[in-house]
Amino acid sequence: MKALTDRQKILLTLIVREHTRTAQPVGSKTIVAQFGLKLSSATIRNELAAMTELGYLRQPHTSAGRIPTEEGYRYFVSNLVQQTSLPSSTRNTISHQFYQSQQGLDHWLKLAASVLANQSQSASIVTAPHSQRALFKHLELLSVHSDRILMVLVLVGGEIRQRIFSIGEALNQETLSRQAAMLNALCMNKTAPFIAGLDEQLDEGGRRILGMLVEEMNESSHLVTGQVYLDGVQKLLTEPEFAESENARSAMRLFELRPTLDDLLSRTVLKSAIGGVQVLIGGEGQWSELRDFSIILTRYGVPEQISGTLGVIGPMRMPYGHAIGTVRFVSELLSELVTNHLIEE
Amino acid sequence: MKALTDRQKILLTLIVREHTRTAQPVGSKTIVAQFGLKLSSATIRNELAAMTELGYLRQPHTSAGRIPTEEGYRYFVSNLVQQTSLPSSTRNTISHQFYQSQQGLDHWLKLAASVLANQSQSASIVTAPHSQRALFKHLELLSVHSDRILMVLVLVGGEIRQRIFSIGEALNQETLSRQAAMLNALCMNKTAPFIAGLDEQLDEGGRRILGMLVEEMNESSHLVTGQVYLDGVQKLLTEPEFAESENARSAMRLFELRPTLDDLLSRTVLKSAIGGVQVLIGGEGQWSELRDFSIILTRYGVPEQISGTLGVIGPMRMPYGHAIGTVRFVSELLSELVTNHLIEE
DNA sequence: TTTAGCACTCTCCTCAAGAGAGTGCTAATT
DNA sequence: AATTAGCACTCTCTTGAGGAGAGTGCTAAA
Repeated sequence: MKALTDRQKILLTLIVREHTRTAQPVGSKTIVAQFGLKLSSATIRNELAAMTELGYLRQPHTSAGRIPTEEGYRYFVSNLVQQTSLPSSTRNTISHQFYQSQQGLDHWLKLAASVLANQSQSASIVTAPHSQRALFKHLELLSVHSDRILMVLVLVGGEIRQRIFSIGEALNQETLSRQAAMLNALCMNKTAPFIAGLDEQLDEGGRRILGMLVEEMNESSHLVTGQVYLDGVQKLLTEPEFAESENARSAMRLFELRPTLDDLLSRTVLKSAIGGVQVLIGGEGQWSELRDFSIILTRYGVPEQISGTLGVIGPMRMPYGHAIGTVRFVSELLSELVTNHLIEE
Repeated sequence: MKALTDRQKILLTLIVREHTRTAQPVGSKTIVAQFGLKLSSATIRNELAAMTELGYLRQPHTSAGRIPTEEGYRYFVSNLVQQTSLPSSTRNTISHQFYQSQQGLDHWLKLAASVLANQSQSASIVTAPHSQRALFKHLELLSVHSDRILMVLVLVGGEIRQRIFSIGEALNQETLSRQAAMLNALCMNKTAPFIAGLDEQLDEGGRRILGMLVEEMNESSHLVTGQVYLDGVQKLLTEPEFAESENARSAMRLFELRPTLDDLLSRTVLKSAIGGVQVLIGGEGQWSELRDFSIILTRYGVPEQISGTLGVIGPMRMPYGHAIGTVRFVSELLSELVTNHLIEE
């Protein structure tokens, strides 16, 4: 990342600010006029040419103003952005909404997605938190239909998983209940590997059930199995850069956002720690569907125990300072709620 | 609904067919040329003028051909459409996909939505089946955090509902298990009203829990509580009528489809019986968001016991015969699966 | 190092002209 | 009485030319 002079830094900041506001390329005259610099437009032009050379700016066509490149945004976010936090009145209002709602996790996550989307005026994503190491809490086995068994598994932390399976032979409810009672006694607060080790103590039928149980527990410790709440995707359509291009294409891309995000979440986010905010600009070369978007992500939850992901998705020219502040605030709020209400003591 | 002469019926059929194919207004010459009628275009023009007068056709502008009105489509669907069924090879392929997949209900429903979307080349909707009268099967109560209780309720048929609540006082796990055991013994195969009547036999804490239980059971007997699978919505964007109009608006409307459909399902579908196919054209005056769409819906499941809804959503000029056949076929398939695999004997 | 000046490039808007498609009406034909 | 040929008319859509506007790069002067 090539160094910029102080004056160039100021110019980059101004261009980002202006372009974020207007969605238009920014010309040398505009810069002088808007910000009252003590320089002529010709000087600015020279600087702009240099910064274009460095790869931080580009021109949509030869006689247009400049817009930041991905590289330009990246420099801006790393070195120049000023994080703004929400006004405390807004923060209070939002907190209230969460604490008033007694409707449980599902509702909180929806609310979080909605708050993020509204505050940032763009799309938002929130994934349900899940245990990082799945700990067994309770198992229920129910006979559903001849040889089909419904397994309901509750993990420490309150996560519930269900599965219907068959072990080939019909078992009556009594047998199943006995099996469940035994497993409940053996597995309390245990992890999947430990439970897998109980194998030897069981008979044939018990092993089959144990296999399913272990499979289910492992699955839940992988990623994005739970609900994913997406909100405000249609807000992206109001952005001029997407309204411009050919109709179908741009909107189609929004519908393809979902699978791309799932992929992105499962690959990127696990690495980061709770609290750290990641900014992904223009798909970072990896996700071509996100070429025109920027994504701000963070994890929330309780370190080492339970965590989920949340963030906002907007056009590259999003107001980064504000978006980062919002994401951080909502994630702290959710972390607090999750800590207070879902964790075992 | 005004009567049409036989010749007018033929003309309406031809216009619908041609307009479905080309998405363009159909003119008098086109009709003669395409279908080799033994009439001149002038005669056709006279007929078209008459049918326009009757309200079955309209002109986008004075010198354009005709397209069917909502009324026209309605007449066509009620009197003229020929239901086509899928070729048996296709039917077999699809059946196979379902029967091969041992992955359970969730997967079937996704598959159904995907099949509907692909076959009809438009959007599809499938709702999870739910019990029409909720029957208690099993209850589990778990202490999650000081005074918070996790309730897991299993209904006859395998439906699972969960809820976290507090009854104000802290209860230990032992107490909860005793309560659950008692309720399990009392409530097996019973309905919500019966269970509500047990009230008097319980102490204070038991009543609170019973209240929650009854609430949850009633909730599940209302509509659209479960998952709703939407597929192929982006396919609608490729339709010329939506690609044409201003960019943002038309795509935005697709994002607003979801809540509208929820509303529509909860209001319309309950009335109909399993097997009957409903065709809603142009929102039927009630749902302005659906003004340009037609929806073909049916219920599937087991009469009186468990049922869900499925259908396709396409532009008004969708191939009705084919769409109705597809919807009917998939619904029969799902009904069969649900019957075989989820119902208690 | 900065600035004024200028030729040049590219986009976007507007407007007019013309092609094309289809209509409705009238008068003639079957 | 029903059908048809003929024709003037209307409306949309495409194309291309012209001009305004915005912004640039370069040169030469301050």
